[in-house]
Amino acid sequence: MDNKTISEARDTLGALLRKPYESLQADVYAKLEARGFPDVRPAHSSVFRYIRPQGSRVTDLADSAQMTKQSMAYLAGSLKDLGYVRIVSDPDDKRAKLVVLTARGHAVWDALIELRDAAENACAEMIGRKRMAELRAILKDLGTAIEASQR
Amino acid sequence: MDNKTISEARDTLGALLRKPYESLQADVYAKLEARGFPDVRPAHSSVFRYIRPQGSRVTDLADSAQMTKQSMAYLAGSLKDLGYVRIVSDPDDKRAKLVVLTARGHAVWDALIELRDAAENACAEMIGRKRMAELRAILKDLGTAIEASQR
DNA sequence: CTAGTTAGACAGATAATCTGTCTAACAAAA
DNA sequence: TTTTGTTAGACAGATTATCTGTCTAACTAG
Repeated sequence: MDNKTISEARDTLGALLRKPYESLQADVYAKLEARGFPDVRPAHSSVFRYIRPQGSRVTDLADSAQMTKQSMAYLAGSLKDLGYVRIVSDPDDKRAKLVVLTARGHAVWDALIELRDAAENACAEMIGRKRMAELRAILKDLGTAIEASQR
Repeated sequence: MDNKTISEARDTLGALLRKPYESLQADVYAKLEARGFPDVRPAHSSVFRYIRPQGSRVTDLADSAQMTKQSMAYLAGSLKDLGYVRIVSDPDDKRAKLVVLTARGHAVWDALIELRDAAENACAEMIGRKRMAELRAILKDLGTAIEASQR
């Protein structure tokens, strides 16, 4: 057989992690589109993932999402243009802006949670609740260990 | 506590999958840079991951990587400019081009395998070989189940 | 031999990131 | 209180990585 590629017919850990992740994301965003939010894109998840109910500063969101404030400002700005957030001045610090979900933004937030839970449950059904619990436990361990090794 | 975010203090499956994946990737590409290949970027992995020793057509690479042939042509072209591949006419089909690794490209290919294996082994050390085997087994199951559910 | 399909090129657009510089506002220290 | 340093974000500009659409040359099948 002359079909050798970098994976050498073996499942790499990277591929094993990436495939379900991408499926999960594709599923959630396809269904979000079907629910009437076609303009919310995966990149926006950095905002929805970390935004707090009272609103969050661009800088804080950028820190959470591990990206530059310029990049986060771009994402927040695009969500503002699409009507999912308002950007208001922070009363506690006149330099700062708060990114705050609009009603439509809240609807997306709720939908994202619901769709994520549904997708995760579907996965759990597929492989069994017990194995899913085991998977989560190992992944959590691995994440913690990697984090520790980086410090 | 007023710290509620979309994750509601819970580890989402997406985050659990994403974090180790990104760490693995960052580690491999940082070390690749340290080895003298600073211009090979994660996006190029679509090429290195699927390219065959005899070379591969742009279209085939695009299919494997699940992207458009235009996008793959862009990546192949950028690797050509950087000296990691040559793009030669396919003798079997005058329309087609073969993307073929140069010596330098082969060096990257080898390094990627070595670094990937090292990174995976490091992970296995962290959580234990047995748990890593279990992780792989469950992820493989999950991947298969998701694939099946999509067809 | 003609009709349809495929491979890739070319043109153009957009999304999602980055770096660098600048100003206003805040915070801390003298 | 005034200066000095830091922080928040804005603005400008660049790059990377993707997309769609159209076109031509070459292959393939009827």
